Amino acid sequence: MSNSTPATIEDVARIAEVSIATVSRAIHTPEKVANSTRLKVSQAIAITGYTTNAMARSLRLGRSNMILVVAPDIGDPNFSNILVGLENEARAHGYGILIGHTQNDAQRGLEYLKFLNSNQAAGLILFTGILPFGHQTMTARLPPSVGVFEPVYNGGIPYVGVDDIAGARKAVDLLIAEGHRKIAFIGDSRTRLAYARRRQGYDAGLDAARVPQDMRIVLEGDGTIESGRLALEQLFMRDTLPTAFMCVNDQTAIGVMLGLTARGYDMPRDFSVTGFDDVPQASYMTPSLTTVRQPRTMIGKHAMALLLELLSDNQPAETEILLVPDLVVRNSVGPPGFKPGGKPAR
Amino acid sequence: MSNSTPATIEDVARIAEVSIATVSRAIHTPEKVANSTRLKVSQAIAITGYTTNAMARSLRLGRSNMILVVAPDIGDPNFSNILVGLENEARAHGYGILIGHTQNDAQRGLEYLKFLNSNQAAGLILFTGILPFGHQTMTARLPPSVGVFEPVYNGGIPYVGVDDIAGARKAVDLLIAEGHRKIAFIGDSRTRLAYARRRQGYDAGLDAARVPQDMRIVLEGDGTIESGRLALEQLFMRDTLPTAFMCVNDQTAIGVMLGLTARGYDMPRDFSVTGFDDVPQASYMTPSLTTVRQPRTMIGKHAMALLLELLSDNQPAETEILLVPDLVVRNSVGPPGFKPGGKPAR
DNA sequence: TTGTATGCGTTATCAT
DNA sequence: ATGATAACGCATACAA
Repeated sequence: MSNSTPATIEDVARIAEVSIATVSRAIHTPEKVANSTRLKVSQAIAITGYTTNAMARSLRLGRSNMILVVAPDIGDPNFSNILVGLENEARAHGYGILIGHTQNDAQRGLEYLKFLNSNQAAGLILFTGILPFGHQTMTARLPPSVGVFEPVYNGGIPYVGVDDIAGARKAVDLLIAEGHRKIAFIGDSRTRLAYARRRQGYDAGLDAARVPQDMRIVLEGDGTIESGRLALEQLFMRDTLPTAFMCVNDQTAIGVMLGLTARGYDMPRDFSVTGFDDVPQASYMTPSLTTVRQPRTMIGKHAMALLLELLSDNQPAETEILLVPDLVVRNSVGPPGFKPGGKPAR
Repeated sequence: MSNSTPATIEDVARIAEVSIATVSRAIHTPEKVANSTRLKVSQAIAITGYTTNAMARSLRLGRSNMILVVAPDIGDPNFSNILVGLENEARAHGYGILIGHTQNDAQRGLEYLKFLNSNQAAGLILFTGILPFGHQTMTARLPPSVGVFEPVYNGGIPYVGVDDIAGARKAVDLLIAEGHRKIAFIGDSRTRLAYARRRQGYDAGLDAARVPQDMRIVLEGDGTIESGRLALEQLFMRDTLPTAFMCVNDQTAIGVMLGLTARGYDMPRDFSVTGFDDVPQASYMTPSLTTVRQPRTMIGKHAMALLLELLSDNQPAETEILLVPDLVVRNSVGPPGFKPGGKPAR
């Protein structure tokens, strides 16, 4: 039955001996069609192997069944699992997903605007904290959109992320419970909102345990492995060593661990370390890293669900969905054991 | 100038005071239009902010500017960088990419057929070694397609991958050069063609060095971490220990390393290990893993380029592009040092 | 409940 | 070199 050219609605109509309008109705509003004809139509569809031409449909309807997903870097392992959640949810509702990455280049972002302007995408998922293309002038023309991880710079766009404060709190609480009092915080609280919130969780945890803050062990970093290593060196140079390092993300934590290992210390015997994100490497470190897990697939699922909701009715639904992340306890945390002035492990 | 409804070709025509046919020509075949009118048109386009409606265009042309990319698992870190190459190349040629993942479920794969049937995708990139949807009956209806990593099961579809034999050969050669003669091969040579080829590289390397094969140290595995660990245990139980482990992929190598570490051995002092793929974790292992790197971005780039070529002219271009992978030398390989019956490192 | 007819925005054919 | 117009496949307002 495989003809060269795909069957159209007319082919179906001819075989079912009805008009194309009836076929269309039988598909989209079956309740408006008599049982008998509905049957004839579905048989004709089966015979022809008919699939509605999405292009024609989108043209007629004025909107497509594609969602554009724009991320700074689709090669980022943090990204891919979100994509899984996004894709599953979209597909379940008949939507396809179109991807693009800006590589943090505004110009690149602009190119994707074309997909939007040319009606190829009905909605937009934004990964960056900022609008990748231009500024407010743009916002008016934007289709229904939702942000992932962080609120979108210009505001007005709902987003889905994790409760960074609660997540960070779980990490501090663990360290406190293990007996730590001198807990360093390594992270940048200026660039990303998420990082600032993790810092808030740290502060709250210390407060709750009535541990006074020691600004000498709160260091800036930019979320890279290198910055973690650097912060560690500063601490050693100043001779203001904590017993535990709470890091703003896993990359930073990895940097700290690498530095500690290089200096001959053993974790968690001499120092404890926690991260945030649970990137794939976290479980492969020695020792494996105790960290806060981003529920990536779930974030993707919720973000897409929210967008689809926006797409169906124009009700401004919830404007912010915060998932509570779990603490993944591995082997990088233990009771404080290091004695300042003592000897490295090996 | 941001009207509520996007400008159409008619708006442009009106402002430029020409017919819509001329506008279309000015855009697609400018040489057929007088200089003066071409100018008027481009000004009108600038004024209106016109972008051609991709839906209408695709409908008229009978094909879209989307490429469908189907992978077994888009969450796989091995996948994401290929995606980068695919996307860059596609975008540079005005194509967008549509993604789907089958999770190794044929049923899921079938759903993506709809994108093809409904003319939403002009071409197809296949990641699995097999056609995700059904069998030969399907092939006829498939759009121009290219496979990634491995030839597609039913054949007839060009593909882009790496020269696994040459890559594996580089790994054995290194081990041989370091002085190893008892080199185990851990991997499955039945399921994936790539694995079988890596085995061929192993065989060839041994032959070239006139090292007789010892089937007692050639073990099956399925490419998972667990299977690497398992193979190691078998070797220990049988007391047929090699001095080096050449693994069919990084996952297997990681399993072997984990097992070795658990038993208290030190690499590369007691044993050497090599992998294949260069997954992100490889560099974070202790010791970091010496492995063969898949040029992922390049693979993606070439695959897309091949597909676009197929799309433009119907010439059956090269049917197979094999990139030569590099050996990434890290710290898991050294000269053989382990003395059977000797004591573990620590 | 069903059919007829129109238009969505393009591109291509055929005149001029 | 340019313009008028048909056709791509579909959904829907309106008629019956």
